[in-house]
This record gives sequence, C-alpha cells and structure tokens, in this order.
Amino acid sequence: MPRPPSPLLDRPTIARAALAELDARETFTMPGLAKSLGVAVSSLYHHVKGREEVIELVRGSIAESMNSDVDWSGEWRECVAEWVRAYRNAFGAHPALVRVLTRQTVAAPGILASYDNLASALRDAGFVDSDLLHIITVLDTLALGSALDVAAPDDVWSTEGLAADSPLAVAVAAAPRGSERADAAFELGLGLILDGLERRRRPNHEGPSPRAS
Amino acid sequence: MPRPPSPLLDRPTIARAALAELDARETFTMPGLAKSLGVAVSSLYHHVKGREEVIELVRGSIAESMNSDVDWSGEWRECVAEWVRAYRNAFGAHPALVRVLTRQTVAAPGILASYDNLASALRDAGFVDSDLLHIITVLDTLALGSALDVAAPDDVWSTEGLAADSPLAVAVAAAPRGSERADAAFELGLGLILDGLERRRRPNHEGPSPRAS
DNA sequence: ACCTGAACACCGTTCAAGT
DNA sequence: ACCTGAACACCGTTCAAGT
Repeated sequence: MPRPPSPLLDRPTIARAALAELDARETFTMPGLAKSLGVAVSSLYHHVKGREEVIELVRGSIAESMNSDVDWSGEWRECVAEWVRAYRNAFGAHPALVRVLTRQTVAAPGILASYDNLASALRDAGFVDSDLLHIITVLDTLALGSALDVAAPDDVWSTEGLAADSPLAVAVAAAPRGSERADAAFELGLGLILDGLERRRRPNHEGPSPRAS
Repeated sequence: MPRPPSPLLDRPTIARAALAELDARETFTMPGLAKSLGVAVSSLYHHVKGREEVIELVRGSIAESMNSDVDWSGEWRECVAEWVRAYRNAFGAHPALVRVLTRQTVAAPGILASYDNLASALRDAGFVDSDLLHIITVLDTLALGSALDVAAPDDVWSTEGLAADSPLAVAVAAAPRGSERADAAFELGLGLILDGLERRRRPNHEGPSPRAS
C-alpha cells in the first residue's frame, strides 16, 4: 500500500502512540511504535528525524495538558505551588517518560511558555532578577525529582540487611507507602521551599508592577 | 586463550571500566565494555548476570567514595548539609551514571548505610519518626535532581523564541552559566530546606539520646 | 571456574522503489 | 509527498566447546 490518498500518519498521532507505548512498556522502540500504528518502521522517518524527535514530540504534548491547569491570577505563593503541582502531576502520571526526558534539552515551546509564566509570577512577587533562575531551578528540581519518586518501587529502600531498630528501618516503618509516601514528601518539600522563599522575599513589595503584561 | 591460570576479570574491575565508559561516552554497552577490557563479550557473563548488575556494581563503588566524606560528629544542620553535598558531588561527577541509575531500585549496601547515618542524625536532631522518611526523600530528591542539573547543557532553556524582555529571558540573562549556575541553585535549595526544617524541628530537644550508638 | 566464537532475536536508521 | 521492504551496523544474552 504505497502513498495512500490521505496520509496515515502525522506528528500528533505518533506522539500519542509513543506515550501509550511508554506507559505500557516502560520504554518505546521504533519498530514497536510502527507496529502499534499498523505501519512500516521506515514510514515514521517521513514525519520525524529519528527517535529523539519522537521524544521531544511527547514532551510538547504533555506541556500543553499542563499549561491549562494553572490559574495565574492570585497570590504568588498559590500560583507557584499550583505550577509545581501541575508540573509534577503531568509528568508524574508518565514516569517512564520522565526517565527518558532527563537525557535531553528542553526545546518544546509550550514548556518554555510555562516557565516564562512562572518567572513572571516570581518577579511580580518581588524577587530580584538575579535570583529568578535559581529559584526556578530549585522548583524544577523538586518537580522532576518528585515525578521520578512517584515511579519509585513501593519499597524504595530495601531494609532487609538492616537491624529492625536501625534509624532507617524505623523511619521506613513509620512512613506510609506508595503514592501516599511520595505525595507527602512532595508537599513537605514544596512547603519548606515556599516558606523559605517567603522569608527571603523583598520585604516591602506590594504587588505586580503596573506595566506587567 | 581459554581458562587462563589467573582470572582476567573480577567485579570491581568491571565496575571501574563501566564507569570510565559511561564518563567517556554518556552510555555503555556490553560489547564496548568487553573491548575496553580486552575480553570477549560472553566472558562478562561469568561475573555478572547482565547489564543491570553492572549498573548496580557501579552504584556501589560510588557509594563507598561518598561515605568517607561525611563527618557525623557536629551540629545536625551541618551534618545533613555535608551528607547532601557529598551525595550530590559523588553523583554529579558522573552525570551519565545518574541518568542510568534512576531506572533502578536502590540495593547497594553501602548506599543503605549512608541513608541510615542520615536517619540517625535527623532523629538525634529531634525530628519525629513519622517525618524522617519524608525529610530523607526531600533531601534525596534535591541531591539527585541537582546532580542531573550538573549534567544539563549550558543553556538549559533555549530563549531563542522568546522576547528579550520576557521574564524568562531576563532571568536567564541575569544568572551565571554552567556549573556556577547549578551550584548556586543547589545551595539555594539546600539552604531553603534546612532553614524550613530548623523551624519545624521539635523545639525543646537538647541533643542525641544517651543510648544512641 | 573461566574464557571463547557462533548464534539468536532484537535495535535505529537509510535508501531505492513504488504511486 | 508518503508508504514499503530490504539492508546495514549495531545491541544484550545464551550456549556448546575448550582447558
């Protein structure tokens, strides 16, 4: 079936199939992708340059789903918290994707727009320009690290070789398991960071500058 | 050359070669590893069960180098800071390894001992058992996320498509580059988290319990 | 026990050939 | 432009054969 009248493939379709493959099998391959789309492997290369571009496609599609979740009108602390939660949830829902993504540079425009919104909210909150990127990096580290943590096995630390009363074994026994554990740690980290930021904020700042878009 | 009088291979040697390969080429393959050791690929399988076990071997070897760096006698805040820094530096020096490691569970005993020391220091500092694992998870997320950040390209966010006065572009322009940027963000995050922990610590705690080992 | 070479079932990518 | 099948240079793993 060469050159069908209307194309069988397009980039969004490939992105969707790759994400589904990733969710189902923890990884994806070009042959697997082609098979799930009912198409020859070589056909994929008419729409993407290679496997890496497929990954970037998936990153972009996730970004869109996350942008719509954030409401930027409101107190800065709440905006930032919402952004980090949206980020962590969007990627936390696809842990295999996160592991694949950490190998590549951020290029998807949707993601960049999202970071731009965050930078804007922080600036309006009274943080100085020279601190902005460091704050963003810390929040990014938290969100991505926590998204990976969602994917962690139920028992992150194997306490088999430890004495039952060793501090680590006690700590593991006292904490919840699975997603409850990951959620609690994430909220703790987020709270600690936001509290610390609040205390370091330029004190006498009253709100967004008048010419902010 | 079958069955040489003294073995050509052992596990520590394999671990060293794998780390070198990882540092040099961002990834490692079993054929590449065998070649660098001057040995047939199939020989490796007499010492390790497969590629995954090689990775776990490397994790363990890094753990050892990190444990010796921490001095646990001192004020808790300094101990914890030292631990997180040692962690981040040990893995930050081998970014490709970090990306490979996030796919696997923690099993290396050296790493477990290190977490146990951390749990002990936190308990002595007055944190309650039910918070310990969440605190450890937050510190872990910071260290590992920051280690990945060390590996990030010089320009993490491509500002090409953005207006020069967009908040993100301004933030990028105002921040240092490369390892200086990653270091500053790491220290900011660590400071924020430790400050927040200090304020949430059980207030009237005076030091390690007498029967602490 | 420890090394080898050959074999197996995979990968990602390219390319001439079709319409 | 868009799909195909065949080919290429790789992977990780297994296994019978050697000493």
